[in-house]
Parts: sequence; structure tokens; C-alpha cells
Amino acid sequence: MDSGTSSISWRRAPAAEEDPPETPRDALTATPWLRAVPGPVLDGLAAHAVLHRLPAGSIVFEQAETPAFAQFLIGGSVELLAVRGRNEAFVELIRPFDLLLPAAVLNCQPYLLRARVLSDATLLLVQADTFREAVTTDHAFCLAVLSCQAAQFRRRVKQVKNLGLRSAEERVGCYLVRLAEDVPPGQPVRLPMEKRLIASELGMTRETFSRSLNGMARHGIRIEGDLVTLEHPTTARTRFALDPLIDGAEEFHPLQAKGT
Amino acid sequence: MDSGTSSISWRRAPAAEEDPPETPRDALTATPWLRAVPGPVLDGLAAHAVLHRLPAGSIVFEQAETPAFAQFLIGGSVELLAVRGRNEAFVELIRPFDLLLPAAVLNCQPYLLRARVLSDATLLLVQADTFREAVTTDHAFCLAVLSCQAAQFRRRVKQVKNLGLRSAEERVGCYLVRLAEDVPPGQPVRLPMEKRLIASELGMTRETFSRSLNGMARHGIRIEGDLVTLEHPTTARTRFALDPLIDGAEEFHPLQAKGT
DNA sequence: CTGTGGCGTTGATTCAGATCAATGCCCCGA
DNA sequence: TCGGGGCATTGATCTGAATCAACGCCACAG
Repeated sequence: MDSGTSSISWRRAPAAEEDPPETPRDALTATPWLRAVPGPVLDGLAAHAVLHRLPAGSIVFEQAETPAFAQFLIGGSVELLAVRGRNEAFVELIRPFDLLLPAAVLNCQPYLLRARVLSDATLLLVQADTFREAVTTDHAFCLAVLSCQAAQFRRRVKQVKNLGLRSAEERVGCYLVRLAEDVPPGQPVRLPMEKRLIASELGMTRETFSRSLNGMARHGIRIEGDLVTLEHPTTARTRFALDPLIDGAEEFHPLQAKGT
Repeated sequence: MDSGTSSISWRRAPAAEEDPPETPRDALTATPWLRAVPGPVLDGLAAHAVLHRLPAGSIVFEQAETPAFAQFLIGGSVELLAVRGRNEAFVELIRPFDLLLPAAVLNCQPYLLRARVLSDATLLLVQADTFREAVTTDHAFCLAVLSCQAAQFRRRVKQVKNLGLRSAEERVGCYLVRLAEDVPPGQPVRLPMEKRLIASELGMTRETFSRSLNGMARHGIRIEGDLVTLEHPTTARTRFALDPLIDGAEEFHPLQAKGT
């Protein structure tokens, strides 16, 4: 390819530094889906919680461990991996603000997956007992967790549909079309992560992803390094039609507690 | 094969008839994970609910529909399918007592999957509003739904691990070993469903399933029609080692509400 | 500067599992 | 009694994507 000519232009910008560190209480306040939870309850959680910063590559917890904490992801990102013996299979990417496998914590059951930090992460660790206590004690908090869990479930289903119903090339195409959805046509977008990570998220190997990217030219999408341009938007959007039931973002839909 | 010689012996027994029909209130009482929910709350739900019997093959709801009811599966079984255009991909098998995609109902969002009755089903339909009202009103009910949702989530993760980490043959082997877990060695077990359904559940085609069954002889498992015998239990259990993090049943772990 | 190691690309090869096709069996309804 | 339709089996073939391998590029440590 002509990678030599433009090799400088597409270096990735360093990840923007986010808000400075915080106290446990601040972390809870910052979490959107806890907005309806009364302050005192959050205080109670914060009292038995610590903020944890972990560098990329750290293991947050291991498959088969019994949860000691409920973990709120406040910053950075974490990947969940299915492990058997020596090989790992990517399952899901978690971003703020979300809980890491709340189901295991709620049920006092072992984690089914390994969690590893992808980009330097800020986690809020709440004592598992405290967390369960809060869920059983405060209705508003219980509802919040339920919403969070429901959103996670729907995200998983969407992922399954994406993998099971589309070919590798289609997944790549739809991913790119979606990425470029909101930019004016002709304007380039930068891939938001390293390619190997996008490949994982799309359920394929680096190599297959790379090859698919090459093929995109044939469908009106130009790739230069990590810059993506929809050259023929109509062609691209027709060939790779987005389906809201697969590609739609999963919003929180808060349920308001009503007094007994 | 020798299918001719024993063609009579392995006819499937007709499905055992379960308890007779019920009232909506009875259906709720029969649901184990609602045990901790106060009677009056269940009465309230039952007041806006109907029991529905659907024959095999019926569509319970369609992908993209907005839920009008929360659906409790009381009897029979329902399969969830991802649909794109003309082709369907099996996603999950639901058995009693469980909710059909509660996440969609809770969030007032469209179903992501199609639901179709597999074996004649008894469903309890609760008005979606009533259901959400109960969740936001009663803490115990909210907890019950949360447990249910959490269990479903973990079941999905296990399924993903099974599909992503094991080959088709291993999935079949583990399925059979698990099936024969509790019977004395040498004694045959009957497959609990039609083979095509087991194949779906294991994420493969009928043909691949059939071929894998043949191969099982090589690992100490004899197949005759729909009878399965562990001829060399040690061989079989070694070759197809069960992993509790994949093959373990997902139990409910009820959380008890504590007064505010 | 120089080595080392991760990422990305490209090419060749392999392979598990799907697909296509034909046949036999059984059930059920007319 | 016959015929149609679903399920299961078996064989032949195809193919999407993984795997294996080699190379260039860049960042970073010494």
C-alpha cells in the first residue's frame, strides 16, 4: 500500500485525560444511573468503598473467584474474557459508567469471566455485603441496579445477533458506517481504538479485520491508517444497512420508585 | 446403521402431562422465585393478567414489537430467535418458570428477538404497565425480578462460553456426559428433546449433531436412537470434562427485602 | 544508536462446520 | 390404505474465517 506516504498523518491522538480523581462519594455521584438514589444511601455505600486505579493489563478479577466487591467502572475500560486453559475468548467491552458482572455479586456466585483492564481504569470497589445490603434495603437503589442489569442484558443480545446474523465483512462495514453516522459526508473519522481491539469487539482476528478494511473500498468506504471516510455514503449505507435492533445504543430507562 | 433392528424400542415417550390449567393467581403462586413476594402484590398482578395457552409453533411476540405484557412462562417451552430477513438464528431456550425478555418490558423498549412456542406453552400475560408499576411499587417484587434477570444473564454468559470455547464435538460430548451424570453407569438415558432442538441449543446444524453423535462411540458413549449409554464413564468424563462455570445449572439465589 | 517487542499488513494454507443432496423412517390425516 | 411431511442419517462439496508465517513500522528502554 501507500502507507509510506502518509505514515505521519494518522498517528493516534493520545487518550484525552478525563476528570481528575475523586472520592468514592464523587464516583457514585458521577454515575448517571444512580441519580434517583437518595444521597444517604450513596453515603452508606461510599463508607464501605474504595477507589482503585488500575493500569492497562491488570487483572481485575479472575474467572471462578467469588466476588468480594461490587465494582463500578468510573473511568477507562475493561474487557471481559472467557478463559479455558491457555486460551482466552473476548466476550465484552465495558465502559463507564457500569457495573462489572453485577449478577455474580448479587447471587454470591463465582465470576464466569476474567476481567482485565484495557485502558487505565478507575474502579469503585464497594464491599459485596454492603452492596447486597443496599439492594435489599433501598428500593430506589434496587431499581437502579435492575435497570443497569437490564441494559447489560440487551447489549449482550445485540452482540449475539451481530455475531450470529452477519458475516465478518458486514460487521466491519456496519461498524464503520455507524462510526461515521454523525459526521458530514466526506469528512474523515478516526478509529476510536487500536485495530486489534476493534477486531476483538467485532469477533474476529486482527488479520481478518485488516483484510475486511481493505475490501471496504469496494463499498464506498476509504481507509487510510486509522482514518475512515465515507466516499460514497449512499453505497456504503445501502450495502451495510444499520439495524436499530443490533446497532442501536442501549440507553438507560430509569424507573422511579414509588413509596409503598 | 442397525436402526432397523431396534426401531421400536427407542420411540420417544409422549411428554408427561403436567399439572392441570390454573388461574392467573395460581400461576404466580406456582412460580418459585416469587415466593418472597407478598400475597397482595401478586393479587394486584393477577387482577390485570390472563392465562394463555399456545400450541407449538405459535409466535409469542415478534422482534421489534413493543411489549404490551410481561410474559411469565408457566408450562411448556419457548425459543428465542434472532431474525434477519428470511433466516432465523436460535438464541435461547426458555423453560418454566421464567420471564420472557423482562429487560424489554422494564425499559419499554422493543423486543430484540422473536419468541416462538416450542412445546405447547402456558403463559401468564401481565399488563406491562401493571408489571412496571409493581416493580416500582413493591421492593420484594423488584428483588425477585432482579434475581430472575441476573440468572438469565448468567445463563447467557454460560452459553456464550460454551459456544466460543468448545468445538462442536466437545459441546455434544459435554451435553451427553451431563445428561448421564446422575444415572448409574451402564444405564441408558433418553434424550430429552428432538435431536434437531438439541442441535439448536448446542449451536450447530442437525447434520453436524448427527455426525458428532456417531463419533461419540470413540469416546466411550454409545448412542442408539435417542438412548445414550456411558459405556466407559471414565473415558467419557475425562475426554469431556464438565466445567461448573459452563455446565453448572443456574440456581436462583433469592434476596430478602428488608424494611426501609 | 541499537535492540526488543507490540502492532498492522499481506500471503499461503488449513479446517471446522455449513450447505446441498439423496434416502429411509415414522406419524398422521384423508 | 395411501400419500405427504417432518425428522434423522449419510455422503459430497464448499467456504468463511482461523491459523501459520514473514515482514515493515514504530515506540521505548538501555
